[in-house]
Amino acid sequence: MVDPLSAVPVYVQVADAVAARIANGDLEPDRPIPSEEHLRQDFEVSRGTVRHAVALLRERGLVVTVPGRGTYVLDRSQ
Amino acid sequence: MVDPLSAVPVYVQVADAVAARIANGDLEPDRPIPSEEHLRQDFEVSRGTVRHAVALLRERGLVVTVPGRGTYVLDRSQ
DNA sequence: CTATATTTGTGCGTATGTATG
DNA sequence: ACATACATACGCACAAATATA
Repeated sequence: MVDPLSAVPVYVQVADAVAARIANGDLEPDRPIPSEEHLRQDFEVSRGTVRHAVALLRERGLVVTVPGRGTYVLDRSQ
Repeated sequence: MVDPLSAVPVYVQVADAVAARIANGDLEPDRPIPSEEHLRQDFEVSRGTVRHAVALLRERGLVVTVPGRGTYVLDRSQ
């Protein structure tokens, strides 16, 4: 869930939520995270906000994005 | 480059810089100027400031903006 | 080879909130 | 009160890359 009234920007909330799913193993290494459209519906935010969140995850080194395919959880075990 | 400390507003400085590129032929008639995002990165300003600058160029009759496509240098030779 | 579906990339339009001078 | 400037967040449309039928 996301709180639009929070001082924490929505895109940060979304990024943190996805990061948590990576941390707890719900989203596994080398597997794609949900598509932008899927995340958009899940969190009920705009696609722009989702893309902002995913960009944050890339900056944090948690995922890599492949155009036309999707965004994948980075395997940091190797 | 842009000087945030100048008495000349940043959005005017950006508009003048783009106008100069049109005047010297760097940006050609019927061709798009760099996107808002590109200009934003070039000048290291916010998108709002870029849009303010482009609005100024429209008022000056130097460019036309096509929603969803881009902003084009007006051909004043015809 | 073509066509379609999916997904990300790009581009502009708009609105609101915050901060500063 | 006003202008400037930034950040956030919504929307729409189309392009490009990829995968598959």
